[in-house]
Amino acid sequence: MAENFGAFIHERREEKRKTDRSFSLRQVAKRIGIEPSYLSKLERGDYAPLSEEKLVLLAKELDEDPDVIMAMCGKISNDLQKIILERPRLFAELIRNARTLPDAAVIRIVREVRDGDW
Amino acid sequence: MAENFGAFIHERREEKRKTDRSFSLRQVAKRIGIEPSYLSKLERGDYAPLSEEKLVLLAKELDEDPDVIMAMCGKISNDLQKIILERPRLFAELIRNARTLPDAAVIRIVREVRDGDW
DNA sequence: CATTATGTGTACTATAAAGTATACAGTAAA
DNA sequence: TTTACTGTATACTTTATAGTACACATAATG
Repeated sequence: MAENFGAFIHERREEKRKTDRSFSLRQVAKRIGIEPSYLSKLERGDYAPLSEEKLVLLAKELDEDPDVIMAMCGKISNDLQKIILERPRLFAELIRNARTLPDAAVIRIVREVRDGDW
Repeated sequence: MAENFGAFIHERREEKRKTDRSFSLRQVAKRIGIEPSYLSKLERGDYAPLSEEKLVLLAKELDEDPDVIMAMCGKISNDLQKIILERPRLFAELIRNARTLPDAAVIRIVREVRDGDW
């Protein structure tokens, strides 16, 4: 878990709360299915691991990208893992080679892959 | 851990043993730094988790690709994880889009990325 | 004013990960 | 033939993961 994760989700929740009273810590905790004390711990940056399932629910509550929220906790979603694990050599090479590419270049590749010019 | 992992490393070890007497279970276990009983467990397919560090050493012993060996155990190497976690949105998209591409197409991308036509 | 809701501190729990230690029986080598 | 080496079965350990349960003090609301 990144040390800024707690502060981040706290801030996002408070922000949403300004327009929606139901974004109290307790109510959000209830909706994502964890104890309020645990969410409190998370928000205050006490280390507390959260499962992929809960992290995705939390991301949805806060209108954030689940992959980014999970990355803040050092996690890669299971569906991505499965894709890589099916063809480990291929994807290992792809990822390692793309490491140093600037964002723009990766985006270009993504676009071309998606548009199927292959 | 894939259920065929144990059988696979057992077979590879026995194969190497044909030409090199030092590939007994005990000696290999000693070289990679685990108890023989633990390697025995692994080879017989008893579920037993092995750390990335040991898996890499094992792969080297058996002249196999560490990424493939790790994939058989459902693991993705830490260096790959770090690359993804630094730019989660970007790599999530890249990987999900590459999911359905045939090997040949991915290889082509890898090559073009490596050769820096970007 | 009573009660309901809010965040938090403390203690506890169950399961998985990643192993070690030891004793044992069978095989190979000196 | 004793010594050394082989694989294996059983029991134990430590640390991390993913939380729950409950009591408490404070703030807001009927």
